[in-house]
Amino acid sequence: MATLAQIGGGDGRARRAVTEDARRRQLMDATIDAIAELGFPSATLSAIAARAGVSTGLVAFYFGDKDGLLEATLRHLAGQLRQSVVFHLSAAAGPRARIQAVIDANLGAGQFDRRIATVWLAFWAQVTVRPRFRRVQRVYERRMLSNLIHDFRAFVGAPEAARLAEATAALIDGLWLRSTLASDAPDSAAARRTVSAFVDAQLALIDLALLRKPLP
Amino acid sequence: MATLAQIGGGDGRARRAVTEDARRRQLMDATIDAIAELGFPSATLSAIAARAGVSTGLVAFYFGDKDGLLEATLRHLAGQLRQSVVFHLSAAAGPRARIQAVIDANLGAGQFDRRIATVWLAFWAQVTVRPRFRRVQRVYERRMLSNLIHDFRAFVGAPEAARLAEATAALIDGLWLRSTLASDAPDSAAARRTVSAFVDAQLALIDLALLRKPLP
DNA sequence: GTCTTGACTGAACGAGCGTTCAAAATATGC
DNA sequence: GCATATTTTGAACGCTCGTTCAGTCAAGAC
Repeated sequence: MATLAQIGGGDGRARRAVTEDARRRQLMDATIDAIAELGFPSATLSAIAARAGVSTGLVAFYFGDKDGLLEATLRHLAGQLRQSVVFHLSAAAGPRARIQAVIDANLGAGQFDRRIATVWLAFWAQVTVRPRFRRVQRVYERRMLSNLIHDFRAFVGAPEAARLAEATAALIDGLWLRSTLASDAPDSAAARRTVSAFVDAQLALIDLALLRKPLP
Repeated sequence: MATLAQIGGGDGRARRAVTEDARRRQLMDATIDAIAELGFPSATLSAIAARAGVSTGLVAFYFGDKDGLLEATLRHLAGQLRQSVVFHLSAAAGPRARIQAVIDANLGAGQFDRRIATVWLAFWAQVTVRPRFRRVQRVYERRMLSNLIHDFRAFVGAPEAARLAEATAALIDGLWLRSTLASDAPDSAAARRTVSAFVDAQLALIDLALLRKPLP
C-alpha cells in the first residue's frame, strides 16, 4: 500500500503525484474542519470523509488508519508553524528582532484562526495520553524555548536567559490559550504587542541593573 | 462493597445525604481518573464505573446521564479552585499580597497534580464545542482577570491595570499549560516564583517611571 | 477497441458506545 | 420479621464506531 506513485521520470506516468498530495491535503483539511466543528471525540471518519467529499474507505488508502490521518494532520499543522517561524527569523536582524520573530510567528494570524487554534488545543489535550502526539509537542516546546534562550543570551547570562525565555514562552502560550478560549474575537496584534512590551520591559530593567551596579 | 449508610439523625430520614454526596464524589473522582488515564474520548461510562466499583447504570441514577456527570465533575474541579482562591485571598493583606494570593491559588500544588491538570486541559479542549463547559470556563477566566485588575488598580490607572492583569493571567495560564504538557515533573513553586518576579519587575518599572517623570 | 493498473466506493462486520428498566439487594419503619 | 422505600445491578437495546475488502470506475498503454 502507501502507493505514492511515480513522480515518473522517463516513460509514461506522473499521472498523479500532484493529485496524491492534493488528496492528502484535502483529507487533512477535512480533519481540521471536523475537529474544529465537532470536537476531537466527535470527529469520526464518516464526518471527515463527508467533509472531504469522499468515502470513509479512502482514509485507509492514504493514511493506513484513522490514527495515521490524525498524526499526519498534527504534523501538517506543526510544519506550517515551523515554516512561519523560519520565515520570520530569516528577515530578522539582531537578537531583539529574532525574539520578535518568534513572537510574531507563534502569535501570528495563522495561529489565531479559530479553526486552527481549536485543533491545536484538541491535540494538546491528547498529548498526555498519546505518545505519537507527545513527540510532536515536545519538538514544538523545545524549539521555541531554545530559540528564545539563544537570543536572550545576547543580553544576559545563561541562567537569566533561560528564565526570561521560559517566561516569554509561557506568556506566548498563555495569551494564545486565553484568546482561543475567549468568547470574543481574539486579537492577534494585541497579543504580540503584550509580549513585545514584556520583553522590552525586561531588557530595560537589565540595562538599568547594569548601569546601577557600579553605584551604591 | 461500598454502601456505608446512615449517619441517621433523630427521627426518620436524612438517611443518606452524607452517603449521597459520597457516592457523587466517588463517581466524579472515578471520572477524573478515567479521563487522566485514558483521555477524554476514551473515558467511557464503563471505564468510569469500573474505577468507582459500581455498575454503569448507577450514573443515570445520580447524574441523569453521562453529560451530567461530566459537567458535575468540571464544576467540582472549578469549585475546588475557587475555594483555594478564596482561602489564599482571606489571608492576604494589601494589594500586592492579594495578587500573590491569586498566583499561589492558580499555580498551587493542587493545580499541578497530574490527574487534575490533565482533566482541566481535556475540558478546555471541549469548551469550543460544548456550551455547558463554556459557561464554567467563562467564569474562571473572568474571575481571575477581575481579581487581578482590582488589585493592580492600587498601583496604576485603569487601562494599564487591565493590561498588566491580562499579561499576568496569561503568564499564569501559560506556565500551567507548559508544565502540564512537559514531560519532566512540573515545578509548582518555580512557576509561582516566575510570575511573582514578573509582577515585581512591572511594579518596579512603574515606580521608576513615577520617580522619573518630574526629571528630564 | 481491449487490457492493465491504480484510485476509489460502499456495504458488511464485529466491537463497543450510552441509555433504559425490570428485577434484585439492601436499609428503614413499624 | 414483615412491609415499604431506596439504592444498585446487569443485561438488552438501538446505534455508531473504525476497519476491511470485493468490486466498480476511469485513465493510460498498446
